[in-house]
Amino acid sequence: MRSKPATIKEIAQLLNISVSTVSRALHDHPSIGLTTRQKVKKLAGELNYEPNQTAIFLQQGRTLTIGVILPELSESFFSSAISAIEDSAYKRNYTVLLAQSHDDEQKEKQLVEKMKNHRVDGLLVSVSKNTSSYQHFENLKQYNIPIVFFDRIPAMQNIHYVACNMEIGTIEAVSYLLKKGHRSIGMINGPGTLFASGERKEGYIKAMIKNRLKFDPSLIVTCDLTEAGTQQALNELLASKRKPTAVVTFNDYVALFAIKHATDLKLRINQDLEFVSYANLPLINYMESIPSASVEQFPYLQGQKAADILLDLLAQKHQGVAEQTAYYKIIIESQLIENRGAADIKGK
Amino acid sequence: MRSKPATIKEIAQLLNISVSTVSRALHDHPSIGLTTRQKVKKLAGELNYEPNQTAIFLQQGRTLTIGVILPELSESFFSSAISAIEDSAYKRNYTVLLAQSHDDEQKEKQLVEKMKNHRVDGLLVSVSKNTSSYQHFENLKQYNIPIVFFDRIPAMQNIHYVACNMEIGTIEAVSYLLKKGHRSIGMINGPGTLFASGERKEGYIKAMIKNRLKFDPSLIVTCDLTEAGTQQALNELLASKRKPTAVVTFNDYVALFAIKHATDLKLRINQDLEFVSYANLPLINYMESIPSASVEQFPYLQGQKAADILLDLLAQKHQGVAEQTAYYKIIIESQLIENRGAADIKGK
DNA sequence: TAATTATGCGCAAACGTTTGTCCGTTTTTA
DNA sequence: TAAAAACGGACAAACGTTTGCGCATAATTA
Repeated sequence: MRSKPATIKEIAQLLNISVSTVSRALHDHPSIGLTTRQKVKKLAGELNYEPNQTAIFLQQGRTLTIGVILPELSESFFSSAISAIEDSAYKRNYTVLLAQSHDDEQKEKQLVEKMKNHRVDGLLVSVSKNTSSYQHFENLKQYNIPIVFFDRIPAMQNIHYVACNMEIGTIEAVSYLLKKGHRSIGMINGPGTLFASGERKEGYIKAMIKNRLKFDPSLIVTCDLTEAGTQQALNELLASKRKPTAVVTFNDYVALFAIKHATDLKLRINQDLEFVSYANLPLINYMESIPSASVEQFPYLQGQKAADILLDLLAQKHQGVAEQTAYYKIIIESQLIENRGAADIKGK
Repeated sequence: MRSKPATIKEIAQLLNISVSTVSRALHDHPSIGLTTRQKVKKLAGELNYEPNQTAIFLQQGRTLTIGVILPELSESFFSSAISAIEDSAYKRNYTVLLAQSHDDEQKEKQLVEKMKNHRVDGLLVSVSKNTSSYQHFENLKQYNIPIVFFDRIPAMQNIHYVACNMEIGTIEAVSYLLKKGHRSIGMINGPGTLFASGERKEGYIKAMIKNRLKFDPSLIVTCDLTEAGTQQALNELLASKRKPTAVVTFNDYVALFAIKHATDLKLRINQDLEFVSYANLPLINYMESIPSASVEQFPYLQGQKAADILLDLLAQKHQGVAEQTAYYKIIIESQLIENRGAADIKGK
């Protein structure tokens, strides 16, 4: 019952050979004779020897570890992403060092420090909502630690990122509703300060233009994403002159608040008032009274792409490829997905 | 634009002092004079010096890292747990190395190996469904790496674990339905092979005894947790002689399948047929047509407890406390939570 | 058979830290 | 004022690996 893991040194001592020989034997180096090699491997097996990654790092200058900093691990969107990241990392023999910022800029900074301490080879980041300065990310460049951002991208120059463009999905969403016969379509958007709100609004407008319809600004209302705010926003829409028969909501949370409120108002979901949303929540598939369609943002795919890019960068770096001057900027197009199972008027 | 992070050595060279002095200065060791200390800290700041954790590990024999191996990161239950774990670890200056087994025994074994390579100080594990041999965990004991299991506990002796007991919650669930006036309560349970199924059945029976009622075995049917299986199970219950007016389902997925099916059968949810389930899914709060109550399993709490236990063990170990012979076995009692917002007959 | 090439292995440095020990000055104490 | 204590700092070993280099001995070549 040893208390410490076996080392290469001990093996060397026990076999009366040098540590370098042991090391080489374990790596099948050609300059080591067959018999020695076998002896070493046998003993290593018996001692349950495992190479000490930490020591290897010191030698090689890399940890085979990538850091991941996300706002909220329990959010379904991010947990899908982290799952993808872990899968990608595993395939390429990397390990994931995980941390969450809770949308706190100060904590995010500390986490970046910690990742530097641990000498992660690279970093995957979805930026905190409240981060205003990006100096902590800039610093990493001097450390030669590549970062790939995803989903929440900071306003920085010369960065790698993977993001999802909501515009296309929004155009699809609005067009979908138009095709179903709706002539007045409302939108409960997020705060104007959010980049994401802009994309949705743009998409809405472009869809109208594309379908040669007039854009009525009063049909887009903003809300603060709370339940109360959502109720108010829906009330506003329903009170408007061109009372909408369909609503596009900023995200699934807003959608569910709105659906609840609409139900309270005795409106039949997707009949009197049809809903389309953006997918944040899983298992929408399991229930009725859900939006009839959702704009999918592919969190798993985003995480996967981001991880693959980072791992590619690391592989290049390790092979001594010259500092890249080009930056990956991957845009995943959002896509409208009809929610089969939703109550539906099957309009055509 | 340095390509490598600054080291203590460089600082020493630049200042024409020894590395030990630099190290001590940075740690505010009393034997270093004020002026030298200040010079060192100043230069360290300018060079953006960050201690190399990896090197420190080699010295100190610990990585300040805990490994976490879970079946599925994207499962809401586990992502809540991992969020709690990260929070606890962060508070005590630890970092989380994360991996998922996808319920694959082989992969789980490899992950344990990898964690050993990285020399994590301790391990948090929720065991894969398909794991049959626990040798890879046993081996860790020889490495003196403490493990704390949670939620899914292996059948091993002498382990630390945190689990949630479903029995109490089930008793509460059945009693709750009885109090609401139901006289025939069905249960759609999981496969008999699952430990979790046993607990639920026990709870059901104890609730009947407690309320001095006769237990009718035909009211408990098992299913394979698929949608088709659930439908069949529900049909079975509804066809039974004592057609139940309420059903306890194995988990939220089963509940949602059953609710969908019941709706198709024109049954009014929680009126003609009342549902109680076990909480796996979030945002149940956002929708109607959900079980009127859920047995909560507190994933965040489980993760938190497990992490705290592990970190306590590590702290003890670091302070040289003798090998503990006692094992933490924490049982969290499940608890029935009424789902406000669910359609309800408000029976009394 | 002598010169050359392989073969098989050991030596030692290096990666970045921490820490026990030792040593030369300065300051205090008697 | 001489001896003792306190101060400030340097030396070197250690943590576990990898790897360039050198050096015997054995095998090949001419």
